[in-house]
Amino acid sequence: MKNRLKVLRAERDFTQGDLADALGVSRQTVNAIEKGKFDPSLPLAFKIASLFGHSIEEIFQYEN
Amino acid sequence: MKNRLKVLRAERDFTQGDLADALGVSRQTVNAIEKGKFDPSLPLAFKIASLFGHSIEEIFQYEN
DNA sequence: TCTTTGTGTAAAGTTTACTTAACATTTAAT
DNA sequence: ATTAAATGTTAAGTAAACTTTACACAAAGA
Repeated sequence: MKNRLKVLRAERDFTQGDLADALGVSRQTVNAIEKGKFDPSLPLAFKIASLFGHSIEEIFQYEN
Repeated sequence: MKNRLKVLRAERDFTQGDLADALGVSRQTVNAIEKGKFDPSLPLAFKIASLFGHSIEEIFQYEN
């Protein structure tokens, strides 16, 4: 899975910490997702999508 | 999170076992997701969406 | 230069998404 | 009425998504 988190975050001028707070997760979690260390849970993906006003599919791309 | 898995599965006349095979997970996992015992991972949600030809948002609904 | 802010990373622990194996129950044939 | 297929559920284990704590480093400001 790839994601556009870093770009979306930059567009809003959010730090990883800002985003973490808004999502209710730790900064390390945001960092790990951005760096592709793991994928968010489905509920977290929904929160992210809702926060940025995009569909999950617009933010995360599944790669076989 | 709620989901429309049971209905979509019924529409295609799939058993839980059929769906599990198509998704590459165990039947118990399909059952547990259907019954709301837990949510699928994001990659699995993508697989489900792709299999049924719907967006993730059309199949899974986030409830605060 | 010193300090602050943002980012990267790692260790150790908890929770949640999975597995296999097993068995009970419901549903649908025959 | 029996059997077979589908579903429900549980236990015990592994893997992945998280947590907190901690520290190193780079960029930017004062």
